[in-house]
Amino acid sequence: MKLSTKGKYGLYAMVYLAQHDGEGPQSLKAIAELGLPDQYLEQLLGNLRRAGLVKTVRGAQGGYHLSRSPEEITMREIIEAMEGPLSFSECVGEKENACPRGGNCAARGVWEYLTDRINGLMDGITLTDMINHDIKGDA
Amino acid sequence: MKLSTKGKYGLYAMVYLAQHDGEGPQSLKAIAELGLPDQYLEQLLGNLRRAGLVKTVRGAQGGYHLSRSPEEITMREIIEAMEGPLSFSECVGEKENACPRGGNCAARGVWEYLTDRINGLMDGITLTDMINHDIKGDA
DNA sequence: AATAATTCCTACTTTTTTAGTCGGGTATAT
DNA sequence: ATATACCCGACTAAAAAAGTAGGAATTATT
Repeated sequence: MKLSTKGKYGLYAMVYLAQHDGEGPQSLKAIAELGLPDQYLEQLLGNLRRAGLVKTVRGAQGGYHLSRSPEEITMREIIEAMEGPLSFSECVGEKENACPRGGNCAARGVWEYLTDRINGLMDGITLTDMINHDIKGDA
Repeated sequence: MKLSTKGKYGLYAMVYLAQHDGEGPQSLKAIAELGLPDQYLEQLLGNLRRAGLVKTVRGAQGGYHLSRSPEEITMREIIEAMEGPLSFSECVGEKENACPRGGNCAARGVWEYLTDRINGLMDGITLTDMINHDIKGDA
């Protein structure tokens, strides 16, 4: 179980934009200096834009900026924009009847439980938390 | 972010074995009746065996059984046996110096935090919990 | 008005991972 | 002996992820 580079790159880009929030639009080229392949990153920023997380300014001196303030953008929104909603098994979300093991499969409750919890964890982390290294330790 | 079928099949197989715990070895064929491709499942059971989670009896009337009691086997062990340890970024586990963004990357804390938390969730779920549908609700 | 900077879009290619198959070998109950 | 069942490594196919390419549209600057 791991995160794709898509998710990671998207998050890195968003962190960059958060760190430069209020400084005007940041160009793709500038963001890519984090060490990300720029043409690929361009696609990913497209996803973030379509998800409403960033806004763009086209033309010379244009670039990308956050569409909301960093404390209002959560890790979950970013990851979902990049990879779609977290899903451990198809039988949990939409197509609930897709399970060959029928309705009361022992695993089903686990998928729901984990999905909810992990989403909850990611809901609790904002860009501000990230740039402040302000992730609550263990509890 | 999702779980591979490997992880899912492995878990289904383990649940099956837990449900038939104490009934003697269960054959591959019996387990595969859950609707899993049997030759593929065979490989996966090999992983579970090598991870020490199941034992096998070879020869006629042979099959697979749990190597410990179901309440001592956690979801994390099963998933790790199938997919390797949870990893959101290479920079967290072994190769900590692999990060082009250097030591104090803003994302790093998040990877560690999430990894720990999700592992903790999975540590808290045993096979017994699963077959009893005994997953603690929200807390 | 021309130019350069910069995002936008769609399609393509390559690489990696996942999923599944095959065939022969080994152990053991009957 | 024989049939049942696990063991093992190699192979293949399909899908997803990662990355590349090139041109169109937009706008600041000169």
